[in-house]
Amino acid sequence: MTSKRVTLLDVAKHAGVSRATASLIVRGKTTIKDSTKEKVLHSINELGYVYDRVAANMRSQTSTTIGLIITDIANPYYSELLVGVHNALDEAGFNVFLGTTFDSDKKQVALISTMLEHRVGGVILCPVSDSSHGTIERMRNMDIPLVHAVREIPPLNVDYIGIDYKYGATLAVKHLINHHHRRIAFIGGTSESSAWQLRKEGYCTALTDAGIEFDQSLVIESSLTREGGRSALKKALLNSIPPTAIFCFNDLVAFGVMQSLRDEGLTPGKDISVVGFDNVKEATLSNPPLTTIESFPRTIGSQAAEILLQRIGNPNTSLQRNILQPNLIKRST
Amino acid sequence: MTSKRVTLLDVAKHAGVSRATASLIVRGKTTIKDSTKEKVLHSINELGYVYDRVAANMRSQTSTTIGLIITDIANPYYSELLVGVHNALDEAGFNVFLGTTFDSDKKQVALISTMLEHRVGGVILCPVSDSSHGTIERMRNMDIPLVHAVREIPPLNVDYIGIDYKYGATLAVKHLINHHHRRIAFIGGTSESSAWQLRKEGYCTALTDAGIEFDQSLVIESSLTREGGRSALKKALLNSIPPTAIFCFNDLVAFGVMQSLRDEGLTPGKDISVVGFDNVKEATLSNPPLTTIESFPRTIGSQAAEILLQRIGNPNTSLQRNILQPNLIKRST
DNA sequence: CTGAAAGCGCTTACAG
DNA sequence: CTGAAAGCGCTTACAG
Repeated sequence: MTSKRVTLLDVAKHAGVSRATASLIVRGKTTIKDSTKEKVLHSINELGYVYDRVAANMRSQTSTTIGLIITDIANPYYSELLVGVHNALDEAGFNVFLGTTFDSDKKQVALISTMLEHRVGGVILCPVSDSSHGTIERMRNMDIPLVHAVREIPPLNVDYIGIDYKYGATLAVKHLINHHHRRIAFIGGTSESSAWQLRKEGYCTALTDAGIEFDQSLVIESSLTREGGRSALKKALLNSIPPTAIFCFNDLVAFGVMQSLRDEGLTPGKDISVVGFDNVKEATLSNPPLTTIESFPRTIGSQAAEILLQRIGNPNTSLQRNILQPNLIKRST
Repeated sequence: MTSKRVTLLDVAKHAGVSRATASLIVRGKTTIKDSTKEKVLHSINELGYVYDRVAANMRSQTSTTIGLIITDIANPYYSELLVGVHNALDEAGFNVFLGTTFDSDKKQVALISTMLEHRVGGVILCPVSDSSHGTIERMRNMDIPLVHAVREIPPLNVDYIGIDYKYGATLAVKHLINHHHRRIAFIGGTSESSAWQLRKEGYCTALTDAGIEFDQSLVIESSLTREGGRSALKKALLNSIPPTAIFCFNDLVAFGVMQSLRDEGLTPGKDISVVGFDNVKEATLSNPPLTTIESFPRTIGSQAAEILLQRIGNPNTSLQRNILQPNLIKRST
């Protein structure tokens, strides 16, 4: 910066009032005479004064930013979640500090530190699959408001917003069973995450209810990307009795699976049925349109933000655990 | 916060060194004896000290955050751009402060103020279509490093990274002409933005080169969303001589156009050709796969970040203007 | 390496 | 409303 920053004291001098008065005015207190208020506002314009919220927050030990830690921005599920968070925070005058872990615990640890160093007022964390317990414990010791979203981490004494993955998985698999499938693969994700375990439970429940035996060789883990879906499908087709239907961890994986099916000369929805999870916007447009489970990422984002704001406002409110019920969206696959 | 924050002075006392020494150590200066360094690091762990980067930045008049202002997070083009920015900044130890304008100038003005109030070290701005000149002027007066991305704003004395929209549009329209189309609509966007004007120029150039007369009634503006594309297509079909091909402002609009075509009982790529712009990942998966123009959002993001970091490092480097050349990606539409 | 002091730009509390 | 002072947690500069 070449020019020196204009301070509140400069403004006060220019307007001929005290610094204390100027401070009250910039913070919008109403106990000031209109005439002096106008003088000060005029000086602010004249001098091009910019309020230094950082200094103010530091002095008053408050914060107007919150940290959002997600695993992958390139996943439209998280874009939608981000939109929800963003909208809810905007209204409350909070700003978002964004971090992406790419599902690495090391990165997650580093990000949490960075957020704390930047004095965020709270954190919305979508934990990585194998979060180290130490990090979370550390955050709790810091007394910084924290809400988990999308995935849960074992010590459940923290606010959480997510959806009922088990029920969602049951819906998806029952749908396939209703279409007379008996060899149904479960593809994508890692068995370390709660979101995976719950889906697996739902998958098993649906199979059991239909009297179908569980077959471990039909469960294939993968990274949560299109690429993960592609390679996992290739493995699935090598099975001695290949599946006739695929339940995918999420839509992104399902897109990969569908691409891979086409590579193999198979038509998704005809030769092999596919069900996704999330109902990202692209699911309408895929070829053919993807049958999937609606999981409300935007709502999760906005509710996570609201829970966090509540806790920032009053750290002693009772713990919240909000589980949304998903729906089946039938399309052509 | 219930517990008082542990300060550097607490650490210094605990380790039996001076505050100045402790300060040098947390900042990783190497001029300190290893034995005392270890003592201090041990105390940091013991006390659970968290470095207050905000206080440090304030004292030293620096900043380790940069502001990123985009128009729409829900657009995968911007998600990709965000990934690029994020990656480049991460490496340099910078953090991103995110803001979304939803293409509203009012919101943009508010966001720039917020960013300045939070003392960002610089801003990457993807300007809204009709940016008010005053805001930009104000930023320049603040002497804060600024780079424009994606769209340009008239006074060109600021770093810019974008792609050659005119050339991209020419590629797209020539492609359609090569497939024997003569009635080609240009759908989406608003005529106020440079990115629109340049596409229009390219569109006109391609028409003129082929001896096709320009027809204003085939140019239909819309918001840059799927919904915008849907409604714009409906208008296009009401034309007395309807188009046989559509050049869309971006892929999102193209997806809307394709949905709308299906609603009308028409098959994209067969009854009416469609070309998009951006080559978002979903373009591979759409039904049918979308022919489009590759426009490198991730590269734009990372280069914008790098240019900004350069300028923060040395405010006097010469102005950069980086225009990438797009490619045509032929698929089935 | 230490120790005391000043200052980044603000808010807070208080006597007038 | 004013004015002077203290303090948020750090860095900086300087004498020892």
